[in-house]
Amino acid sequence: MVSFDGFFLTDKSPIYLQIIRFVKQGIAAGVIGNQEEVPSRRALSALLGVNPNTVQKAFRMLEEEGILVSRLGAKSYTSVDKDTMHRIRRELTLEETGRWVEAMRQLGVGEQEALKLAGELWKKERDG
Amino acid sequence: MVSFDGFFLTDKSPIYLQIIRFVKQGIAAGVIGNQEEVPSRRALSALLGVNPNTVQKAFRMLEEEGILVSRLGAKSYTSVDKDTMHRIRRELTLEETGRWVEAMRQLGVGEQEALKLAGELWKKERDG
DNA sequence: TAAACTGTATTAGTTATATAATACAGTTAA
DNA sequence: TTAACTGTATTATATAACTAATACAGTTTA
Repeated sequence: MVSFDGFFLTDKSPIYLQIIRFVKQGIAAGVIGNQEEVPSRRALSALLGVNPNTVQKAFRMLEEEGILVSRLGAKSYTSVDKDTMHRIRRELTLEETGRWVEAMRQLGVGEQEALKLAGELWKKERDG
Repeated sequence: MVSFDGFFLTDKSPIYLQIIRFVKQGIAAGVIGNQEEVPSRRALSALLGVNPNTVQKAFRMLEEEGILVSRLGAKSYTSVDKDTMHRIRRELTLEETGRWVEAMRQLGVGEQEALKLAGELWKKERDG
């Protein structure tokens, strides 16, 4: 069963996008596997404190990407083979890193300074 | 005169936030200095292809942060001393890097792999 | 002075997101 | 079989972001 334990509504971005992102991150990290049961629309909406329609929108888009399989009346399951997992992982990693590098460049922060700061933050999260 | 040459409406985030971010990045990078003239609301809205009210919203918020000074009927100017510049630079750098590190961790990407990829992307942008 | 520029304000309308309430249809398990 | 769960759909409402049109007031400059 896919768990939404670590999910929090932090962003100001649309909730349905945050749900999609959470699932994709779970897949990329290997936390969410293949043929895993997913919470029902109603159960998840209650858990997250959002509207069922919002969950449905996210799940429908995941289904359109082939990541989720739904059947009327039945529970929904993930559908992610290894290729899909690696594709998603590469996709998100490149996207995030590209955004960060671009941001640093626009801020006039050099490579060395940026990588140094990243290393420090990494250490801080690993330890404290 | 503050230039909006490198500005593009890429994000899906609110336009007024993108404008604010662009100005702050310019200040952090040292491209936008103190007492620099800013395009009028009408001129900038025409240049960016957005509504004058959207520009006004961004400029008002910049003014509330003390970064911009407006006078009825007159042109508007930036107001950024060195401390402010360094504060903004630190603020944005930490924010962006923290977001990236957190994303990498959630994707299950280790520090070495992440820093390596970042270095590659940096090289690619520097060269190609 | 007068025209052309500034900033500022208001009112109305559109779109995307999210909520609320409800209904229908198919599956599962007691 | 039937009760409780599934997915799916619809209609109505609310809010933030954005657009559009217009107006007023102050400054700058020819």
